[in-house]
Amino acid sequence: MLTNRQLQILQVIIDDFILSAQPVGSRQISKKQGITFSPATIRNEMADLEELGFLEKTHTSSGRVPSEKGYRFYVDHLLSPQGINSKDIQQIQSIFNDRLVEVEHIIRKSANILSELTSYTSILLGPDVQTHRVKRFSIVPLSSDTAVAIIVTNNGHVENRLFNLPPDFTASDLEKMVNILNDRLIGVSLEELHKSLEAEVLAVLQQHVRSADDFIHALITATMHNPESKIFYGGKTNMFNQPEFHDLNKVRMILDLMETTSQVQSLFHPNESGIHIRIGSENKQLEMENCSVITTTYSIGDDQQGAIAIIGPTRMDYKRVVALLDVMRLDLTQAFTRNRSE
Amino acid sequence: MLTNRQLQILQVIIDDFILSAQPVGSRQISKKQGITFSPATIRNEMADLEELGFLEKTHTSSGRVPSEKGYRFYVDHLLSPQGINSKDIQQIQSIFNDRLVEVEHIIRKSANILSELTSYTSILLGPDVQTHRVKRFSIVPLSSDTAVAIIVTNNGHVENRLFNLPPDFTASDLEKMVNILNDRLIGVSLEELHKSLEAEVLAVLQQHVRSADDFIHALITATMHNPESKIFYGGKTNMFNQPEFHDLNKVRMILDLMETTSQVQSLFHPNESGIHIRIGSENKQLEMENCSVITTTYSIGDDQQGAIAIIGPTRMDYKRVVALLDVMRLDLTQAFTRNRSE
DNA sequence: ATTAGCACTCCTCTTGGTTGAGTGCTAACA
DNA sequence: TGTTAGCACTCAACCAAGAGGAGTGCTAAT
Repeated sequence: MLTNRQLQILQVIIDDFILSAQPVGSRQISKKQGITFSPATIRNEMADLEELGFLEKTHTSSGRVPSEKGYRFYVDHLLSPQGINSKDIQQIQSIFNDRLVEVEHIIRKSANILSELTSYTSILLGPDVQTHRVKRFSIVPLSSDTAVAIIVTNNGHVENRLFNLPPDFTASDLEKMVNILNDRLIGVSLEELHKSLEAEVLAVLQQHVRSADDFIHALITATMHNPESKIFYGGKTNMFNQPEFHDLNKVRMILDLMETTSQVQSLFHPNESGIHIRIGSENKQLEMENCSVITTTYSIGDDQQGAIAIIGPTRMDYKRVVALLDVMRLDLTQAFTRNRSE
Repeated sequence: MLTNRQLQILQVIIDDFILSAQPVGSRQISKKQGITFSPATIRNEMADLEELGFLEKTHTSSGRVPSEKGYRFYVDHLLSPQGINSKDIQQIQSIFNDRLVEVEHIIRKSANILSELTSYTSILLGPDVQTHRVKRFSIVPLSSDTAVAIIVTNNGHVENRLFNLPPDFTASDLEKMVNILNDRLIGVSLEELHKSLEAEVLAVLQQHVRSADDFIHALITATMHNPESKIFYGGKTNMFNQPEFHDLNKVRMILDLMETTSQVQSLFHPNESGIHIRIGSENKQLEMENCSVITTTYSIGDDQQGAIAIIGPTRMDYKRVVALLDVMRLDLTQAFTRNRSE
């Protein structure tokens, strides 16, 4: 168990290092207010903290730097919840000033403001479209052999897919078809749509419409790929500011990772509320061993979720980012549920 | 006027520098095949070429490096059209292998392959949606006070906007409305849509539907922002490979520029066919003073255009990129017109 | 238990010297 | 007169050595 003095020193070191990015020495610590003991004492304590794995040295005679374990301890036990600046709150509120209705605009703006306020990179996951339910299904023929299928969901999201019409497919066939599809598919969630088409609708259609087979199969392949949540970025190049990313290769790897949808998806913890922090190698991706990721979720309505991630160096300002994310999450959730009930 | 020997030397220097990124010295040149004269002669010629502004030195006793003027001369007069590798052609063809119908997929894939083949960054502009014409206009109410307007264009593109319904707006009102809108708007291009709504449709509607005023104004604000062409990127981090971009700040500025839609748009030369090359400071953007941009356009159908840009260092492999773009442009144009006529 | 003192470590910055590729100029040559 | 060999000179790049400074660990005094 750590003594109070050790806790205090650990806290000061991490706080200082987060600001300066420089190894922290005993003399420096002793000058901090609240510190009443001498550099020598601090050196002894630091040696202990190092032995316990909370601190590291960059070389024999350097000051100390927090280890991953140190950061972990810091965020778990030393992170006093902190209010944020009224200026910051104001800026966050500004997202909702112009009474935008479109979810996408709000999220895009949020991504930018978050990256601006944190000076790290933000990634926002749009609402999970998969759980939306079909509100209306329609088909617009473009030419004799192609048509576009349009699905409007209960949340106003619109999906559309191009597909081929079977030859000799008449307008009245199409009308019948669309009626049946609407009858059967309204209320079905997008993730079940594919299944539902295959299982239920196919049989019914075959009874009523000629060449329904071809048609429905074209439709099935068109709806095969479920829509993924949109991803919004803010401050992609912010990490260039961090001294730990002055290495081109690191930056490159992280930027590349951020372009890969699947990798980005795996940064998030779906279905877990609250704020999550992953430090350095706690991330699954090797490229992220020098990064920390702080994630949380926000809600749209009762069941839909979106997610927020902030990516920065392990030497991240956890306190501030956690506070900002907390405000952001609540504000977004509130804004989206307000819109919806109006 | 340059002598033949000067032309030859200039060509060798630029060709060599494009490959090596190292200043080229007289001894090095003298060893190239086709060169029959001594280093001393070459030195004299180089001094002349420098005086004429085609070459530069990085320091007093360094080899020569092409100046912007040198590159300009090179692309204007020294660029012998060159066929490309059959392997490359094969790879380009592979874009069209799986008979994708969706324009977006093809373009996305093209962006990736172009960046792979060139090892520079590619930007593809999707077809100009503005010129699409309305094929069907529909409105799906989501709740008592919101609805989503959906516009399908003759090319299968789908635009949708959320907007507010006036209070006490009935289903039959809506139906009337949609009928009138379809009557009046079909065939109107998206860029004229806004104008058309204000000028023509408003008056007609007011005669037939209650509270058409509120409705149409909501619709007008919703359609205010014209859809921009989508932008697709390939190999965003490829420039990290180029030795001239080992400077974080340069890379950052260019990456930031590429995130700014308006800046990206201004890279292109709309309505000009052929291949355009802008070298270094010929670009309007200050951030691009070390870059060259090669652009061209492709067609979808008769009137629609998309555009391609390759961004690399001024020391770009112009010959290869021009050849690749030429093939790409033709293949894309061909693929899109084939699809369309089927 | 705390702290002052001191020897020691190692990074960082500077200095000076060496190497090598390349140039410009001059004089000799075909 | 155009071409080339020779030579002195320049400058980036690399390396080694030394000074300075921040910081540590240990020991002994408080």
